[in-house]
Amino acid sequence: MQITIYDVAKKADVGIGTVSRVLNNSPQISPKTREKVRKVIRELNYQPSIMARGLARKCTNTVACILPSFTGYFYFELLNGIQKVISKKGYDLILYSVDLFEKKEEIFKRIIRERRVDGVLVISMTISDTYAHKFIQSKLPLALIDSFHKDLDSIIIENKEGALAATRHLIKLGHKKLGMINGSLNSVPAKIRLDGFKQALAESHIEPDERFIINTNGFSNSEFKHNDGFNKAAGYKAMKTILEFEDDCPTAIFISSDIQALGAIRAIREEGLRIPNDIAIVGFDDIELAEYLGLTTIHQPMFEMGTLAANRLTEKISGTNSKKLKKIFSTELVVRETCGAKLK
Amino acid sequence: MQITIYDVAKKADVGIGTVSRVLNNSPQISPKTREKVRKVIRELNYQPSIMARGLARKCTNTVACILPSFTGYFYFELLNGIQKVISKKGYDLILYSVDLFEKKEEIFKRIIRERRVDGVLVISMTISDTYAHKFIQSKLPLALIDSFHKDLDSIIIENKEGALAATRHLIKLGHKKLGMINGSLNSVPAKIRLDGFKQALAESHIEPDERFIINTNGFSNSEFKHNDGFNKAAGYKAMKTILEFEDDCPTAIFISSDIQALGAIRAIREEGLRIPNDIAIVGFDDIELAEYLGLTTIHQPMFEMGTLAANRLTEKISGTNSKKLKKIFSTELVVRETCGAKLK
DNA sequence: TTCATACTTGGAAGGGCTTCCACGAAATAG
DNA sequence: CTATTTCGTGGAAGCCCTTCCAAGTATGAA
Repeated sequence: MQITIYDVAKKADVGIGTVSRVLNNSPQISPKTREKVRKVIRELNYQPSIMARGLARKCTNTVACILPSFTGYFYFELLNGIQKVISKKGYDLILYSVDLFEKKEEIFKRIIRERRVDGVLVISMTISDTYAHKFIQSKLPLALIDSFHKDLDSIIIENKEGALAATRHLIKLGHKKLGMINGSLNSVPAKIRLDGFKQALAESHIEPDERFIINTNGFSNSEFKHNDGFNKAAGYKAMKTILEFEDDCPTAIFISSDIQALGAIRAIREEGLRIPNDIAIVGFDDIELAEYLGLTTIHQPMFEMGTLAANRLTEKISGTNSKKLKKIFSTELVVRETCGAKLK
Repeated sequence: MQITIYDVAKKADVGIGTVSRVLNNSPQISPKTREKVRKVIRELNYQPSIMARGLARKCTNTVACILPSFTGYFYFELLNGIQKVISKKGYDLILYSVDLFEKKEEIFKRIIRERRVDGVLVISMTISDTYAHKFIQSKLPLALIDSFHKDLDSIIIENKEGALAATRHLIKLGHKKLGMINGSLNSVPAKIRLDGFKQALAESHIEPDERFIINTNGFSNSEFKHNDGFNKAAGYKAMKTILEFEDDCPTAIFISSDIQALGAIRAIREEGLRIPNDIAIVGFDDIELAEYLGLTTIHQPMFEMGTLAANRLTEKISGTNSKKLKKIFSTELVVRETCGAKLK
């Protein structure tokens, strides 16, 4: 039924070992035999079974990519970079998207035990010491993107500096009453960006007003419990919450992701307020459409992060490069219209 | 090293067959034994190896998703729907993105022979009769999304009607000189949308002007050869090409995807022209940001298409449902600002 | 009590590959 | 021309499961 290595061996009149060696480009094969076997392989249209190979060789030519809730333009660009590298190097990519943060460890566990992948990319999620060491012990290469662990390859961005820059920028424009819309605090970047925001306020001796610091954990309905809150709907809802304070509203808001900013912008428009005149906004991510929205935001090189991570991971898998990586990508403030800087 | 079924069997003092049966919830196992084995499994923290299981059982609990160049917001929403269903049903998702259209068949071939997946989702790509039947022969369930083959499950959208509606809308607004920006004609939807466009012109006895019908095949540089042309850069370039005719330019352009429209809009702005006053635009897809751009476009229910396809595929895999599916999703014209209808 | 029937259970075979060991042939050295 | 090394090759064993068959045990009927 399935064409196997035995069929090839028989037809080429060689042993199965020889066929296997040809398949794997083993050097110790005479050119003549190699060509003979190759010819039969072509004739029979033979392709080795990944499963059997994986079982025998204990490797799979596959990497896993674990990311929070499979939405968000941010992950899209990242994935794009990853996929490019991965496929060029002959690996397949399995996607695991975790909706509930609690499910994360379940997936880690499964990945380690099932051994269906050779390496793992974890995006925007913390990993406990326990699991970090389980991965190390089991010799399963792992790289973190947009998250950090001291014993693992980590590719991070200067979330804190980004948030600082965004907030400082707003303060420099004269705003004294600032708010922040954030994702779920279960997300690492969300936490760090909050720190940056608060630090910038502290620098200028502005007391943070907790009423205007919204994170999606506070939203009780399940819609927001199941993801990291970095989405349009959460941004919309958060903004609505802030706008309820009416005249008491902040005049500037730092929003932890551009996609949330989209929702927030709509909420603001619905109230008949103008951006940046009534409320100034700075986002984070610099997704493709930020430019079209005139959204002032913090740029991060997502594609590059993806390619770097994927390259590093594959090197680790093949053993080409084993030293630990900690790469910090820096962010950059991109000034456009929504912050009001261009009005002056 | 790895804990196997043998370790469990030995420790639980039963045969390997029994352990296997417990794992697979075989009914013919006494409750006592079942519990005993379960306990050991938990103690040993045992997880079966996917590879070995796959080899023995010839199934993998994995589905493949093949899509053209892994860019484009369109695929993102689709993927989202697919992923939701797939993971709920306990399958993993492998992504194959084909950059060059010629590579498509290579991937088909690999998938069939490698047998690493139980089912396949093909997105926006034609499949030849040869391969369609290879899939059928090899009993590998396959569903097409945004593409059609008479012998396979197909989920399509009314591309022609959509293009017709878009073009008619522009004509109704008084435009007589129309252009179209399209993706690569290797892509099925691109071809059909072109038909729709031409048909709408014919209905109103407008002669199509081939100078203003741009598809990305015409672009010689490799950047556009390697994908379907449904991207921002291609839209930009196509628009620039049209704008070179200056006063002779069309007054309205139907753009085959919103993402291309983004690029086109920038090109138009760069020339100092206004939308819709100088050039009216209608897009296709209704991606998330279309709303924010005020882009008049053709809406298609991408998420639903994804979930339907995934559900159907998993049913096919499990044998629950074997009748052939042909589902046509209808499109809808969403009138916003870029067409100029609201000016009147 | 005895025989037939139904449950449980153990374990060999098999799935397709890699890899290691062994062996004969060819090449090199003495 | 023989002794030694190298090269090329065949095929068994092993990777970890599932599944089928055979056998053992319990149950019920006669």
